[in-house]
Amino acid sequence: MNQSIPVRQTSSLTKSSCQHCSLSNLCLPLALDSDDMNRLDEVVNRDRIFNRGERVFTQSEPFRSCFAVKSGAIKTSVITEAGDEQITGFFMPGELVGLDSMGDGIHASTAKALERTSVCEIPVEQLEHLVQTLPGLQHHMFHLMSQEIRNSQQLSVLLSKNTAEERIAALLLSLSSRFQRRRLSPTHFNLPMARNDIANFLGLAVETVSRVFTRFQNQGLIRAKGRDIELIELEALQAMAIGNSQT
Amino acid sequence: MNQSIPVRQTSSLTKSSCQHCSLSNLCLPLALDSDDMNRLDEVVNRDRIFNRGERVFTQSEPFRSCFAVKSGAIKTSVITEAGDEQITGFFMPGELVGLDSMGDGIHASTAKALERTSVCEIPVEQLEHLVQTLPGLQHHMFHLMSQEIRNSQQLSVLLSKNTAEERIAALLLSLSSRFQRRRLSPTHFNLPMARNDIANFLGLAVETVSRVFTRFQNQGLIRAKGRDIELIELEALQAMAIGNSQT
DNA sequence: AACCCTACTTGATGTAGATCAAGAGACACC
DNA sequence: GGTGTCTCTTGATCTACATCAAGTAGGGTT
Repeated sequence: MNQSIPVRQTSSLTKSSCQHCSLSNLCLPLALDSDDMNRLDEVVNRDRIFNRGERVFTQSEPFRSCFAVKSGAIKTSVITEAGDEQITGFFMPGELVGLDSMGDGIHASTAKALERTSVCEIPVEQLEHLVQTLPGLQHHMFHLMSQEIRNSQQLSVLLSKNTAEERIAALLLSLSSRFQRRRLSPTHFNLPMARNDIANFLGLAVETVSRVFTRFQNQGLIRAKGRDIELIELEALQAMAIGNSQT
Repeated sequence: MNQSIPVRQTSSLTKSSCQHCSLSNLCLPLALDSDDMNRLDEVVNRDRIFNRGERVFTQSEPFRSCFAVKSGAIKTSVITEAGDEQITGFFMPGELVGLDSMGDGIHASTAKALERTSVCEIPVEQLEHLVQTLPGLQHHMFHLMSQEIRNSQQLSVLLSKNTAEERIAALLLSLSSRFQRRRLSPTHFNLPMARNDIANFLGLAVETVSRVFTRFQNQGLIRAKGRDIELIELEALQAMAIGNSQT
């Protein structure tokens, strides 16, 4: 029943490392030169695999590690006092999950794999030590955390100011640019999450999300077949995401 | 009338310092012993005063400093691509403003004084140096920044899941507990912000905010005369803020 | 193939809160 | 004291989206 985590053999020959990771230009190593990267390498638990739906960590349990997504995708959510779930973010390869609990002993959210996902686990205690001696890494951590604040602010703006169409256009474009960062097609990709997740994240009902998708399709803005999405009219979507049509 | 804030004379004898600041148990010094506090003292520009409406910093200008509120209150906001303002937070004495731009060269938001406000300016370059040598301070910075993420997540939850009444109850209670932290009355205080600001922050129309205030008043939950607020039925407000009445 | 189960879509109706419109205080400035 | 400018309140109407209610694919299991 419990998530099985295959423990990777670390043979001295094929040992994977930040140095050779294709995501090193997006991830933590971004801030480091090759010597420092080795020191990071030493503290990272590589290749932890989670299947679809499995939890990477759970809200209100002790916070011991951050996780960098290597492949797949993760959603984070919080359980409200009223007992329902609110998705707070989607995390794609190269992105760091768990920053909302840094400096705190307890996880503020739950992270679940949206599909088969591999992550690098970074124990916080060791990360904090490392940061202490690597100014570049410290700066980068601040950068990532402030970005997380800004992302969340952006979500608030979206929720309080934008229509259903604008929210969905914005999400599609956000995903698009994140695929592009990884040198994948920005116009043709697979949604890692269900309509339900999109609805929850954007503060909408599933039915509304579904309707907007078909409306976009009828308008020729996108082509959508289940989770397979093609963005046809990027500019139109961008205009829509900006919103506030009267301006 | 605006509350008058006596401007502290800084004679060489009575020089104000983190050591003697009444907010030291809420603010950055929280993490420091007395030696380290002196080092923080050296980099802080104390007693910068802003009048109501004045900007402490402005979105998209270079980011050089964080600010700790000493007295008064500050709102931060972002300008959306559509051109309208979204308030992202209110900051009370003892709270740190500007964390959403740490590790970034540019301010992500604008901060304005809501009333006559005094702040301590903390230049980031020196703060980052200091953090490098004080592990406790580093941990505390992580803590503050992650808290900022969580605050923003909380706002998202409020915006996507809660009714107008629930949002306003939650805001009143948040202010209440922040007054309490400072050993002020948690049940009788002055709102530092206008109805308009509340509406904007909570994603509502001013009219709705006004209506909810009078409804709360009629139900005997609060007494409100302009910005003067008295919370009468704390428990009822808490129940309301939790929301989701059917559960 | 027949089954189930979940994800998704489509349609009909209801409602919280926006918007429009118009006062009513509160405060500053001459 | 009057007059303009805000801020706040109250009422009437309108609308985007939720909710309720039925389907209709997919995708796995037997």
